[in-house]
Amino acid sequence: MQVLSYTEENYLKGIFKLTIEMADKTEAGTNEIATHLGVKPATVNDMLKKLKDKKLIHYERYGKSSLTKEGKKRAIEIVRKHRLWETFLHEKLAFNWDEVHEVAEQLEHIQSKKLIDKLDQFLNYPSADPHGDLIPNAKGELSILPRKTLIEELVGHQCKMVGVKDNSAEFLKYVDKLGLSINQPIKVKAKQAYDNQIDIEVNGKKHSISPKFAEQIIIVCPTCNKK
Amino acid sequence: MQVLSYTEENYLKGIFKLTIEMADKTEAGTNEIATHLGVKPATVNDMLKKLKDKKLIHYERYGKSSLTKEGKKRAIEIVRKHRLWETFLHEKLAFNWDEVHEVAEQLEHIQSKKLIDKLDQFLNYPSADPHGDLIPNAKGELSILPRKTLIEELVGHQCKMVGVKDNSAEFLKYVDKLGLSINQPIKVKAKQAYDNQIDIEVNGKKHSISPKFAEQIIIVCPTCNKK
DNA sequence: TATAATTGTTAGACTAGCCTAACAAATTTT
DNA sequence: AAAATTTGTTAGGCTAGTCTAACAATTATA
Ligand SMILES: [Mn+2]
Ligand SMILES: [Mn+2]
Ligand SMILES: [Mn+2]
Ligand SMILES: [Mn+2]
Repeated sequence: MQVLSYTEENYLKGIFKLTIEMADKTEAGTNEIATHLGVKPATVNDMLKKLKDKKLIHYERYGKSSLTKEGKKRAIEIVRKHRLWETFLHEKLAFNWDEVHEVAEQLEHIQSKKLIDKLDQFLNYPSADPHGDLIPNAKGELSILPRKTLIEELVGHQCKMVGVKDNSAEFLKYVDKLGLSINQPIKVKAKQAYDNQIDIEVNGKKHSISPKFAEQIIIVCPTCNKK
Repeated sequence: MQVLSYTEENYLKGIFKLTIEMADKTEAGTNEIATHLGVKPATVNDMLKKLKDKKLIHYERYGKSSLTKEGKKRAIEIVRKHRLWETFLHEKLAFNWDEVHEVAEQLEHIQSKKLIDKLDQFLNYPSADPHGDLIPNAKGELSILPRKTLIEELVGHQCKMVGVKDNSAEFLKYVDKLGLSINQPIKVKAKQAYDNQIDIEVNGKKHSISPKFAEQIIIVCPTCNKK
């Protein structure tokens, strides 16, 4: 299996994020990839041809791009490494959860199968990183975390919003106002015994929400599902 | 402080090894550096000019090269990272001592002051790596390890030969035959109470040596001097 | 459907890091 | 001290990855 350059790996990961990880899309445009990676479209165009030659992406002139099976496999390996390193930094080296990404961006490119498998073992096979994002296992599979609603979440845990039950405009407008969106981390700070209000923290801002509201928010909680 | 490329860092480390770490030399020649790094002299020549411009080395046309104060500081940082990572791989991830170097060669280039300081702390400020080489501290200082002779070494410890007392050809020939040399790691496997013979392992090979011989071998032992 | 706006491609240029081949300086040997 | 050897430099060329500027195709809008 050919070894990819640092740059090629970043392109694969970028396309992965813009397609497979975005529920509603299966292809990514050249300009879109350029914006995501912070380079110019002309640069992306060159790389798309190269990745196509290596059979890592599907691409036709003037068309959108998507990962091949092999490309997807490679992308998942990089995501796995990124998230395991973030977990290591957070759990073992006491990095704050907002400091881990930048360093993991470098560490994800270290080439050593043994290293990453040992690291996984050392961290006790975690299923999610400090941001709540799922960590693919050594086979590239994502363990599907059980979903529940925000009302069921335990105090002190940090979960991630993955969907809503109610779809009314009224409800969604309120969701939006609280700074909530798909993949948004939410921390449950407290529950009031008196009226079952729930105190949450979203993006550094604190809110108190009603149980009626909370039971409409679908979440996954990595902490609850940790080994 | 400007950030150096992966390649520039490897050149600095190479010059460091060929000069400061070699007791008898203070300068390195172009061809010598080329051989050490596995590139051609013409390539080295280009880089020497570049490193000179950045004030990281002393270099004059047709002259030998040596590190400036700043260059040395940078080189020591890289060596520190390399050896801390080797220690991490060996102690925390159960890598064999002969597997760590290759991966550390990649990890040493990760840019994050916080990462390396936290790693140092996590490893409890080790003073030597799995090969017995000294690890510079965060200030770039090397703790000078006390020397003793092989006869004083404790069973189970791995030490490193740093010199000899006897200088006779007869003795040195025997030293050589056992695979011993400066910086060679030696592991003390056992001591026989009956005749004080010492069982050692050198480079995977086992030998039994006399006390008379052992007291001529000067060593340092990182394990004995660990905090 | 014609026009405008957006999206994507090409050509040409640049830097870092590498190479080979030819040459020049320094050092060693005779 | 001349010749031979070793060591170091230069010129020119290559690739990966980036850019700008000009242009072409596609898509949206009037
Ligand atoms: Mn991240
Ligand atoms: Mn990256
Ligand atoms: Mn090493
Ligand atoms: Mn290196």
